[in-house]
Amino acid sequence: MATIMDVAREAGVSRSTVSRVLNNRGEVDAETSQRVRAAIAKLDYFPNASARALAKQKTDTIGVMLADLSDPFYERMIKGIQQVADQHHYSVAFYNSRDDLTDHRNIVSSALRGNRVDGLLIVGSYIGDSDTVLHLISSGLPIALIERYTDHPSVPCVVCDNVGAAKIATKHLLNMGHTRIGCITGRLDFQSGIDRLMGFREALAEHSVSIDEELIIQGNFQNNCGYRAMLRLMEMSNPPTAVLASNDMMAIGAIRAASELGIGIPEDVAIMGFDDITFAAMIHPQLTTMRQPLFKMGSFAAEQLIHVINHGHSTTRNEATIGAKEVLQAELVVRKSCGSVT
Amino acid sequence: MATIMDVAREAGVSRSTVSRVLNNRGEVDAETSQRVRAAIAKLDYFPNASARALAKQKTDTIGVMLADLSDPFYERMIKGIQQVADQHHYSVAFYNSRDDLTDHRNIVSSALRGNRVDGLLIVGSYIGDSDTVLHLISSGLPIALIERYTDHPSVPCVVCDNVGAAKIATKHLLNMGHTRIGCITGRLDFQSGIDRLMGFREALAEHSVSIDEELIIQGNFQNNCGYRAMLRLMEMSNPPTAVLASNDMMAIGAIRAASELGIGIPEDVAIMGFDDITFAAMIHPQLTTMRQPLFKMGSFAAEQLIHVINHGHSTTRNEATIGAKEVLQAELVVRKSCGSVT
DNA sequence: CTGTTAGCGCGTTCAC
DNA sequence: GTGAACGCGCTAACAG
Repeated sequence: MATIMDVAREAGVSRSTVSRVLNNRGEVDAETSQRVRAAIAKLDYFPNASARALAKQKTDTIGVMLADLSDPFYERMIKGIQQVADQHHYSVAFYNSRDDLTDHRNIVSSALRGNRVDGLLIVGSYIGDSDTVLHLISSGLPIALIERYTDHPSVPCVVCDNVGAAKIATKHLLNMGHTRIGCITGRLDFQSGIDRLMGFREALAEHSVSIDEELIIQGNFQNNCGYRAMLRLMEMSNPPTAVLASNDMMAIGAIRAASELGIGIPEDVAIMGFDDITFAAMIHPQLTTMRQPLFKMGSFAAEQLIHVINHGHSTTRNEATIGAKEVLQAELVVRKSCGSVT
Repeated sequence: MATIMDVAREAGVSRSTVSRVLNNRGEVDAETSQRVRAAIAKLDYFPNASARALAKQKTDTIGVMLADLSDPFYERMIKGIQQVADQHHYSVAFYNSRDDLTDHRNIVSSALRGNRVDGLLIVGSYIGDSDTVLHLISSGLPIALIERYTDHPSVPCVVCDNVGAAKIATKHLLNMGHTRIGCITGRLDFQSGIDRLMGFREALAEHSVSIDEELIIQGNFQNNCGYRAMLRLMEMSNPPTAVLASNDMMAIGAIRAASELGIGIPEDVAIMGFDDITFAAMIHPQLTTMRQPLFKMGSFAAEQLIHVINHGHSTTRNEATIGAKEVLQAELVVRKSCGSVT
């Protein structure tokens, strides 16, 4: 593997000059520059990332810590992050936290404190790890939060208005005439799980529909859980005519349950999801759901993080907006699983 | 950020000693070791990854180049890779090639030639990029191939027997009495697409079932494509009674098409998938499919790659097995979409 | 068992 | 416009 020294020798110049043309820093004679470029091409030279990182104290890499990289939920968010990273010529490194506190700490250590990344994007509203995040924030390293919030002014946060979105979803059902509405909740040690349930309750209250606690089944965001919950709901003596699942995974499980029971969707029961994962439009019936702006959430957070890395503070957190967070709105996507408004 | 020098000062020893206890290299006095550890803890010290990589000429990171990190197809494979990497204390960096040749080259440059990774796992059977891969192989850097093959003895490869698997799938249909079987192929510029179609043809031939070319529809592995293909198949005057899709994504699209048409699965038409992605078991009817050993493929390839990195050659490619590749078998998973054998 | 000395490959002052 | 010299933080001989 050729080094910068080899290139310098080949071009008959010093290392510094090669470094200059590499980073187009300072003025270099055009002819000299050409010679250097030729040498680079001839030797098939490529700068060593570690050496560069060590000298510059910068890795040009951002880390992303999330529960499970393979979860389809993250698909659009990851694409958003990657797009922005590409634009700014940053690489991105992924770390699976599995919502495990030990993993969390290890990741933070090896990634951030080991200077593997210039900053870290922390994704997820699991509330069991709050002190890890707080500790991280107080260390002063560049981080940004997605689906999570902090008051600290130098930390950009981007969240979806889960309460509001759940209200919209519920009201959509209400507006279609449903009054017995079941709810399959997410994990209630996740802020998003809590908020969506709250939105559901608020919407019902605002429409003066009394809520039957029996119709609220605690779930965990998993497909099978949605399946089982739906089974329970449907075997009730007085089953709901509509069901709001706290994410698409569970909604898809609920659809499977209803289908197996021969219950028609949406004729017999309407099912509404949340997130709009890619699969939501691929199944039958296509899922009506609240589309989270996941791409935007990812790209925005990445943009903010890179800005903090480069300038030391967030754009949205200037004097006028200290303590502000970026709250994005989800959008109702009407497909087939709840029928159509008449 | 504390450095190794700070720790040395704090503990009253030299940097080398700190380095020794850090890497437990050579014998260090127990008491000294304790002092060093105490200093490390006190200063909250963590070694700088770039510096270490530069000094050791080793990043302890492997790269994974695949078309689209977010594709659910890769879920189990990625988990397999990560598990092995974890065991060997390697990090893994992902690169999306998007099957784009330019991207390919950029990745190879910045990742491998820039010494960001110690080796690269190349995933995918897209045959348009063969020379890139060949070029890479000839460069002598440690790589391993998944879903792809080369004769070069120092390059580990792991593939699934797609031809055999497609035969098993087709025969399953045949054994259930189907003779008019439709086939939705994958992209035919992917080796996997070609092989699965071949297996389909061979199985029919072996059962002396003449094949109606009209029933073979060229697809591209995408959900919508499966949907449209199924629509075409079903509107034929003499539609097939069973359909083999070349992957689950298309099979799921086909199920959606049939469901919308009110065609019963499996009563009116059996649908078989390929891959066994997580969603295959989540939809209605649950998909009967060929389960690729994706976790195994990922873990095995990672194991091999790390071995090549550490020892300079593959375990499976010794004198006795030069030119051998690891061929894993897919497994028939019978669920609901093809009915049950009677 | 431990400290000293040399790099690893590159960016970045400084002089010239 | 260009080169020499130093340092980034760490590992790896080599002495002692």
